[in-house]
Amino acid sequence: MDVTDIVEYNQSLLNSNDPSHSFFQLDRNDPTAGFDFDATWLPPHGYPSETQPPPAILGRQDVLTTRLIIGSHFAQYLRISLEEQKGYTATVGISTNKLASKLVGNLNKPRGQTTLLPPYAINSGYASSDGNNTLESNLTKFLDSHDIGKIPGIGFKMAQQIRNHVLARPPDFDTGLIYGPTKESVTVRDVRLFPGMGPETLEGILGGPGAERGIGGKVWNLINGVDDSEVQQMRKMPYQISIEDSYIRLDTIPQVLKELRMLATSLIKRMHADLLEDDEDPEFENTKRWIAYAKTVRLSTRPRPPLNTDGTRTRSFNRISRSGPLPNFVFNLKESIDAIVEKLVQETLLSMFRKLHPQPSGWNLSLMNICVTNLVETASESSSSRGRDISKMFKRQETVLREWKVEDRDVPPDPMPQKEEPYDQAEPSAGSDAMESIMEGSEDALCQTQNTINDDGLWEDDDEDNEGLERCIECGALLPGFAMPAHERFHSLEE
DNA sequence: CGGGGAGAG
DNA sequence: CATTCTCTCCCCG
Repeated sequence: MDVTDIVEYNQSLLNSNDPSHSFFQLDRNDPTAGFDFDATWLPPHGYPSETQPPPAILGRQDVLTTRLIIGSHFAQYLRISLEEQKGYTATVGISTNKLASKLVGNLNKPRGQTTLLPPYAINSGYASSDGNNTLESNLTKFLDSHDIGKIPGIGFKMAQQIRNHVLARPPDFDTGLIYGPTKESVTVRDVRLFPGMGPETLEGILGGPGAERGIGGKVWNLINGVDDSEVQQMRKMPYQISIEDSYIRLDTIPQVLKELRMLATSLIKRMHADLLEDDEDPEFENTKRWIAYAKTVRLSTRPRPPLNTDGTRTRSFNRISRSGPLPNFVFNLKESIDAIVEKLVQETLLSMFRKLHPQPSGWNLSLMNICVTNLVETASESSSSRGRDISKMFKRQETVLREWKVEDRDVPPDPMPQKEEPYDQAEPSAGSDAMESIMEGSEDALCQTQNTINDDGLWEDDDEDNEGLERCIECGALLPGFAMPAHERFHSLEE
């Protein structure tokens, strides 16, 4: 077996119409799992370009497949690095846009990854050279199997509206489509193929005052696998920080005052935890400084809907709110939290509450929320602090959570807690047949070469723009770290 | 910008 | 497993 054979094998596997091959899962125990020794010849971020044509061997794979293979290796590298260096497990989906990647990332949980294989042809698929054999888009097949409400961006309300439209009348009217007389789960396929369905129809269903502009076209794109939304850089500061609590019964001013004090206390502590930083100034020791101030405070309540005349309950999730400037004394570090809270409640929150509920009684709240927003960062070191402060965020979250957790089992000195969800039932709606990973294997570690080669890990706290490239000892090629194992496999195979 | 609806985790 | 809590994005006036 030589390189060509393996490429042929991969090629047939990747292009197979067999649904069980529609997805693949990288398995570090499977020596062929890489598929792709050759993919390592591509530039680090890139795809074959005019200036840097890929080696001939790559011509056997279409560009899309190559990109997906690279993505799979990168994902594998990230997951293993994350687990080895930080102890967190992760599940990854690899595809060509956020929508498809997110959905395919629901498979092989936990601690796995899945790549949605081509063909991705969106409209009509394409005819292969040996006849009019049309390959159906694997992306469409995958999407079609989902319940309409499972599509990210289609939430409870829109899903319900779409379902109402599709189920309104039986689809046997003028088309010969015989589906179950009354089916309860409306899939993406049901919607996509519904008579007259299209962006305009969806706009009619979902549009209206308050609806997102162009929502019909957007949803139509989504159910056709089209998603041009960009991956956003993580922000260092959130837009708002809020604390809320829900209540069975909250209908008197004294109760409200008490709860406002509780919430405000939590919020001030949150602000201290999240917005306060150890001052780096060596002159003064143990001083803190605000890395951001909030300009606005908002009080929201959710009134319990009174009660219908016939005694039925009208479920309402609606919140009402009032906002205003956040007084500066909340940032005074000399003052005690209790004193700050009391002033805030009396001077600010109470009057907001009276705007929301002018009557001294007659209301009953199921929720109250206090939020500080309009965060402005103080003149910071403007460090190149990109989004990559995940570990700090986790730590901060832990300490905050610990403070407010009533029952808090002792945390062992174990450096990293495992936060993976313990269960994930196989989605019944998600076309489980096609979802089987094609590779099984024991869970021993096989290729752990990254560490020896790559001394400075991805998450070294102080890595500052290392090129991230490594040189192959064998041939001297410069490669991104994640590609090195596959590249070594290439050398071992080329004889 | 303030108030609110919808949605993601 | 469902509910609660936190946060984001968007529309409208």
